[in-house]
Amino acid sequence: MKELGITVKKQENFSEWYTQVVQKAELADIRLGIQGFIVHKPWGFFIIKKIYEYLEEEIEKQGHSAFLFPVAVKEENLKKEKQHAGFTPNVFWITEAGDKKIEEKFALRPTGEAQIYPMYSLWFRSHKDLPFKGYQSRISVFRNEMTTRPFLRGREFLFFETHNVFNSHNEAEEQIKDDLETCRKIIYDKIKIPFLYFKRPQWDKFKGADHTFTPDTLMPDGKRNQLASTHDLGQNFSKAFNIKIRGKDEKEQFVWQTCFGPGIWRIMAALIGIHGDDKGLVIPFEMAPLQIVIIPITFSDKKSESKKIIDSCVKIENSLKKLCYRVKFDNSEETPGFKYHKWELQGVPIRIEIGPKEIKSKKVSVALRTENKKTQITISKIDKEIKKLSLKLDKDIKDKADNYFKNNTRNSNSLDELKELVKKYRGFIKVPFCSVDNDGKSCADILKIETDGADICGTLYPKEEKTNPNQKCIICNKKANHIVYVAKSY
RNA sequence: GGGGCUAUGGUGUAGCUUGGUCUAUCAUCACUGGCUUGGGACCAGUAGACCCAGGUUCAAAUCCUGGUAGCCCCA
Repeated sequence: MKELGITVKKQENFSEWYTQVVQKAELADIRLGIQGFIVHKPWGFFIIKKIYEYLEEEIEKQGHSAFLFPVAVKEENLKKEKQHAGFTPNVFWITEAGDKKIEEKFALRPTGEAQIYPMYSLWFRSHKDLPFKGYQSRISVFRNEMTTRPFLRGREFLFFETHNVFNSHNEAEEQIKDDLETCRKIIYDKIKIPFLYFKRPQWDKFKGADHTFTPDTLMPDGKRNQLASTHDLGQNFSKAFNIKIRGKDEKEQFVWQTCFGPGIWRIMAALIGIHGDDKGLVIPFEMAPLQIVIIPITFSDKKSESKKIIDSCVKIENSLKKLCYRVKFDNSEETPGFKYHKWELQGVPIRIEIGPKEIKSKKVSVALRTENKKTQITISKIDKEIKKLSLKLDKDIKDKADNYFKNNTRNSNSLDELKELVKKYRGFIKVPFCSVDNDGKSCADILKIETDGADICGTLYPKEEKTNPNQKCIICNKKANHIVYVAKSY
């Protein structure tokens, strides 16, 4: 076996497998040579654009409008954010232009609060200006000192953020539920990534928020991957940035805010890791850059037959194109076997093969990326069959992901058992716990040390699971008020 | 954040321990020609590399220091 495909099994060495898929399936090129900054190659970026498209479509349906803020953030605004929200990103500073020093240095934008909210304080005067829902898709940078990994941890991120302003906290809460719904529709229904939606414990929320909510999934190595976050910002930022409106009661009041930020990179990493297999990438049908590849099988000693094969391929390619599928007739010089491997590695959902046998029988052979077999379908029914296959593919992907997710969510009622489960399987483990307010932090710290680094992800949202009256916190043995989920994280 | 490992043509590598014969191995990709195609064909030819900056030395891909980048393990 030559070193062309993926050389390790996903189950045996996920890290190595992931690194190879990212590079060999042409998702990213890491050779730019600046730590944490990668090139998004066309194949991978097509998939990422799909994620953006889904999000934008859904968010706009909810009444959000796109805006675009520049790369530069004023130092004074960053400081304001830091003071009031305790958020201290390691930002990159621009201090020189050419050979001249810049009089007032500025930062490259990390998340948007520090540049968007000063504008919000200028934009809104009346309760009639609200609600306001804005969003932007853009790039965010900050200096991450930790080891970087493509799509998981970097210094430049593909970013998507909504920033919403309301007259009341009730409206803000409704928005948080809408954000949850957005995650369900996009991340689960479309991208087939299962997740649990958590309300983070108080000690682990975004410092500037009253509450933080996150959809978390599990990667194949059993570690938690946080896919997005929604923050109930309360009036923290409106007070910090002086965003005030005149209410119906003629009194001046601070606005209520939420923001929602799906991690495009994180979602991409989950797609690669969760759906992929030992042959390489697997992509939901609608997201695939190429959905169908047609491979001819010709023989040089059968010239007239070969011509028929090519003609048939072209004909089928055209008819599938008319049906709006992304399809390629791969008539390159390589042998068929080479092409099978190549397109499987890149995750093309459906492969059609046409050779002498197919010409004779007026059928084509079809292979689905998620199956290990070829079937024959009659050419006249190809439209219906492709439709069926695409649904089958998506179902296979979803079932596999759901299964893994379910099988890696466990229960425990004792610390010893929890430690064992974390060590043996990782994944999510439900345990009874005393408090998710700040007074529970000391127990969380102990839990982290005892389990060699697992965190409390939070309680389920919007419906929290109830505890039995006799359940005790697995750390302090006091009354358990919550069922929390424990996992190791990225 | 802690630890370990690595850097050689486009890609994957041999050489490094013990400096010299390295004018740098092998394979693959690319290009030319021929032949071939049902799960990673074959033959011939062409082209292509020692991460960067210092240092040690008569002599550095090889040893040392620093930088940069990547990978793996653990927080």
